[in-house]
Amino acid sequence: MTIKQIAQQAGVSVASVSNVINGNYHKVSAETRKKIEKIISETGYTPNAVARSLATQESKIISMVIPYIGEYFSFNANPYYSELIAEVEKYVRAQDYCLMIRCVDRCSDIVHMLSSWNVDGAIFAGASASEIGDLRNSLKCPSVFIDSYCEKEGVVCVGIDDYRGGYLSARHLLNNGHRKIAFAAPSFGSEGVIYERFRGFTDACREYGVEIGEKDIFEVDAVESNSIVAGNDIALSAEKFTAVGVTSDLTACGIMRGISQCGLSVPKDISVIGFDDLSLCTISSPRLTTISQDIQMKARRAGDLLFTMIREKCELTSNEKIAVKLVERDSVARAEQ
Amino acid sequence: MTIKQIAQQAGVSVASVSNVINGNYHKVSAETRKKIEKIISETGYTPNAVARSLATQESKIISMVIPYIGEYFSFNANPYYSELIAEVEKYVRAQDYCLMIRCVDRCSDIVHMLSSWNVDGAIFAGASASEIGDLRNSLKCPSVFIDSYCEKEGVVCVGIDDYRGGYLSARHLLNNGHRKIAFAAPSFGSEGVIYERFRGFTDACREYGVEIGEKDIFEVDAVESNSIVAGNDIALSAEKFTAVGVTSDLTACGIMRGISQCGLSVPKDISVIGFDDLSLCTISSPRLTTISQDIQMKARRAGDLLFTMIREKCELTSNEKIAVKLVERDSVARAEQ
DNA sequence: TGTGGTTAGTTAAACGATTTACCAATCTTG
DNA sequence: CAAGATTGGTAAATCGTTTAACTAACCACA
Repeated sequence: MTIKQIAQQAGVSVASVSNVINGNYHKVSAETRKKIEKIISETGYTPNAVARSLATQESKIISMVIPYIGEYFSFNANPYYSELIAEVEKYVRAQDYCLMIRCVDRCSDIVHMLSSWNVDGAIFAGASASEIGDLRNSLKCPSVFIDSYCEKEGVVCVGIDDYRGGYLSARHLLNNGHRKIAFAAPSFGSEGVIYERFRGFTDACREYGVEIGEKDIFEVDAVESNSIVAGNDIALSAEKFTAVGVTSDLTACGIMRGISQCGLSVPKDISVIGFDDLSLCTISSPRLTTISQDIQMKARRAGDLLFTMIREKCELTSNEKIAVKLVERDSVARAEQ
Repeated sequence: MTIKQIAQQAGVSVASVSNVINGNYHKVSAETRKKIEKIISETGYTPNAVARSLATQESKIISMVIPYIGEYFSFNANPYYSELIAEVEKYVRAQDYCLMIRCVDRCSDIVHMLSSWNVDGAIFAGASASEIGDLRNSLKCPSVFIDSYCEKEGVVCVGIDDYRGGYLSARHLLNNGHRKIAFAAPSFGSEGVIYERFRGFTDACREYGVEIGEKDIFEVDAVESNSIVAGNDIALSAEKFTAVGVTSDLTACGIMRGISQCGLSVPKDISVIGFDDLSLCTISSPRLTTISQDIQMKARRAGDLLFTMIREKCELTSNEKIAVKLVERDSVARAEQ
């Protein structure tokens, strides 16, 4: 079923049909409009999106680009990503756009696909500042970067207040009397989400006269077995930690398990605080105390900014940081004197 | 950058450029082929997918259609879906196709979008037999249905051996001496994944002379608070259950929490067995004994069948059931005498 | 030498929409 | 009533590809 056939059946030109489809009602009389609409609804005709896209150079497609590392898909390894994708999908669908999803090694892998499909906008998760720099030259469509730190003119980032999150996390442990504190995170450089959480964490510690040194930092990625090993290490460390701050809930759960394996109890012997507030926090045992981030808000702000750029055809520069908060559950206890 | 410009620069016709792009090398001499390829790589030209799709009536797009109920996205509420999506994305990308994702109320919501984008194939998750029936008339592209039970000619289903899973689940409890057994599942009719698991479960019980009656069945959806309530109900029931079989790991975790809340211990007082074998099984406490399904295999088989239909331009009828197996962890113990 | 078969290439018609430019009829208005 | 504006509509170009049909040159062979 094509627009041509509709036009034929209605005895009008394709231009008229196109006009009623696109709501250019001032160009067509009420009478012919009725006639055309009748036939459209009778036949169940829908305009072909591909042809439309070719003609308009737009597509009503938004692409979401997710990093993955080695074997592990971020959104498989870490439920944070699936919650994020779910929220983005919801937003995009509400705008009557389609969502294309793609995992990539390097963000630049995607630029051809984006222009090739006339993609109207892209949302990148977890791109580094340098990747964004490379992207800026090649990328044609409006984009927003979730969980990135980048101050460049013309780039839109949406994230959370990671520094504050790290700070609140440590302060909660300190307020509970802990002084022997470990920090567990994936490897990080001197920028980005994890680095900011680390800065906040150490700054809070310093305020209480506690220094986080190299021996207090445990490097651990999202792979579950690795986080269990980290839990073992923390439990058995000569440092006799009474608490550990972790940069993701998933890892925190693994660490709790690793600690239990060594015969110590959470939170009685060692307190654990996570980050993200995923739904698994209430499933774990003990339920995980954590820093809560509002994933839905993140997706919504990213969507708002993206669609502003698309609709107003403008460039924006933004670095939104959404507030975080402490959610107390059962994995942090007062340190024994 | 268009094919026209490439042709101009190379001093040949667009047809020749098109032929080298598409590997119709017999139609172009080695010499001009070199010339064209040189210019293509110099300019970094990529053919426009939209125009190509319009011309070929294909798109290299696969669509994945996910059900959601009310507020809850399946793949948000249940990590099973995100693992499935991750595997499908991987498969589709390996074939050099794009993946469009869409959550729907009713499967029929998607047919317009599929034809409008010339989508080459679709993967539906969790569609009911009647929905598939409706779809068959309107659907233009090859499709495979994951987790559906449908015997109709020309429909391709890929699932797991749910009956066997239910059977193994109950048998494991029975072999551990349990006789007061509860069954927790979302509401189900007389067909589909949950019903099959139920059949297997009750059949095994019957072999041991145990009847699962209405008072032994607890209806519970994926919402976490509901599963905790179910856990409470099971713990406090006058039936004095010593074990419960659950049709999803996520719900099983909530039920374990609900049981603990009532002061009972898993598995000491009540054993719990899940279904799916998601990664969260190893972070729950106790680690969840469950029926393991191979999600990667499921995605791969679905992909294989789908791409066979796409490439061979043929219709298939299939009802593959992938084997499941019991994975013993710590949430099932022997019943006390 | 005429016929037929390759080979290498071009031209132009699709694909299914949008949109600009144009036209004819009718209405306003001084 | 003539000029101009408005209304309702059409024809045709365009978007960037693929591909069928065609051509011209060359070669082989009876």
